[in-house]
Amino acid sequence: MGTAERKEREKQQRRLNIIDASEKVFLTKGFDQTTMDDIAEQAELSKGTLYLYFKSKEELYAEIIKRGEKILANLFKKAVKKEKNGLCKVRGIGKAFIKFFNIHKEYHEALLFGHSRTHTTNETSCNDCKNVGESNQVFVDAIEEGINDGSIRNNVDPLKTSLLLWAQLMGVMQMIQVQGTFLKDYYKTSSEDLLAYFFEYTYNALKA
Amino acid sequence: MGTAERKEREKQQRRLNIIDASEKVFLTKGFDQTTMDDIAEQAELSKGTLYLYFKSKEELYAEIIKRGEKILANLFKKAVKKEKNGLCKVRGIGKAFIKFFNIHKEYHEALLFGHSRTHTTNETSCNDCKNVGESNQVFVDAIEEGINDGSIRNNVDPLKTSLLLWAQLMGVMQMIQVQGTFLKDYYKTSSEDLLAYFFEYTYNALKA
DNA sequence: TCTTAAAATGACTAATGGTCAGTAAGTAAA
DNA sequence: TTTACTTACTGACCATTAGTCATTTTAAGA
Repeated sequence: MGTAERKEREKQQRRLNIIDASEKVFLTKGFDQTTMDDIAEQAELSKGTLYLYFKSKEELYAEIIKRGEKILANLFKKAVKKEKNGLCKVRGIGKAFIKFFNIHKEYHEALLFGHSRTHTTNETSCNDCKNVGESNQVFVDAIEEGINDGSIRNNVDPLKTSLLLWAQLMGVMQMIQVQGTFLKDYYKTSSEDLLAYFFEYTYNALKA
Repeated sequence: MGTAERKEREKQQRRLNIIDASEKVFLTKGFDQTTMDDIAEQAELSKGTLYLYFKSKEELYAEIIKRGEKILANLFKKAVKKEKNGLCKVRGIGKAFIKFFNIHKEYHEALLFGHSRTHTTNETSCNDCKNVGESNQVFVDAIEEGINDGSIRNNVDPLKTSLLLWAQLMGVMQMIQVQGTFLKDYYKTSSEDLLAYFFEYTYNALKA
């Protein structure tokens, strides 16, 4: 009979409900300021129940990061469709990245500092990074296309370049996030200036 | 009489002792795993006393970050002296950065994630960043020298480039730190490969 | 020796991540 | 319907730890 299957479905649904609830709280209050009691209240469950579905606060947070990465991967896929050649696609991915953080400001912390909070180790990290892997593939494809269509210089390594650009973009976003107003006050450089300069710099570094 | 002065000196000395003690603990156990009781024990003082000298755990940690930045700034100054032209000096700074993290592994967390932990705000951040400002000046000088001696292309903005390279290097180090073995397993790219590629990429992007 | 101010203490509080013995709800067989 | 059993859930409780504050210790100066 289908009882077991229904039970399984309900279990998965509850799991999703908990993730939804935690997302709401994490993205408004941030990781540190969110308590498991907050999440339990939001999910209309007791705290104990949360621990039947997730091993720890970190594991729950990792789900939120995964969601963000998923959204990002989809934005990337959409972004590359609009562009005419490989180099423009790479720039399009960068723009999509910025746009993502402008629209989903709440994800800033989750994606920039998330992995340092959840300190994923070994086995788990592999799963957690599937979505990053997905985004990365879009990146790699764009670079390869650029090399083939002649818009990107032919002596770049697509994989390493994609990893490098990803890391660099994260670094720049993080500097902006952490030092935001300080940049402006001390170096007279706005976040927008720095980002624009990053795009120009990268465009020059990659173009054929 | 000199009693007041001596007291003041002793107070400063105690302050330093506390920072020394916290450094020892923070750099071995990391921020999260370090308790104020650990630090108190290491400093041979009671926990209450720590709070006479520092407002919070974060404030104490900020001192450790400052030290790291100071060390780094000095390494940078030493590194540029050895190099013949501006472009080489920039590369020398990068190498010094890597060397720093290889020798002082413990500082990894402090400098890469420090500011996200201490979330310094407004007034305080200005002071905290003095040392970063110092390192950054070495960077800016090297770039300007490179433009003048013809080793770096003359259409880069020295200040923005220094900020950009700093952010990018942080991003790359962070990726290596967080994804370390994952990079190797999933992308077949070692940390050393990625760093070497970063240096090559940057060298090409800056050279005249 | 006595007075007094500064320095240091450590028991205490509050917050919070995580646990577990107990309860309720649901299911199936008698 | 009753009984036996399983699963899901609960919330009081525990352990840890950042931060506080009334009390005690120290030592300088009279």
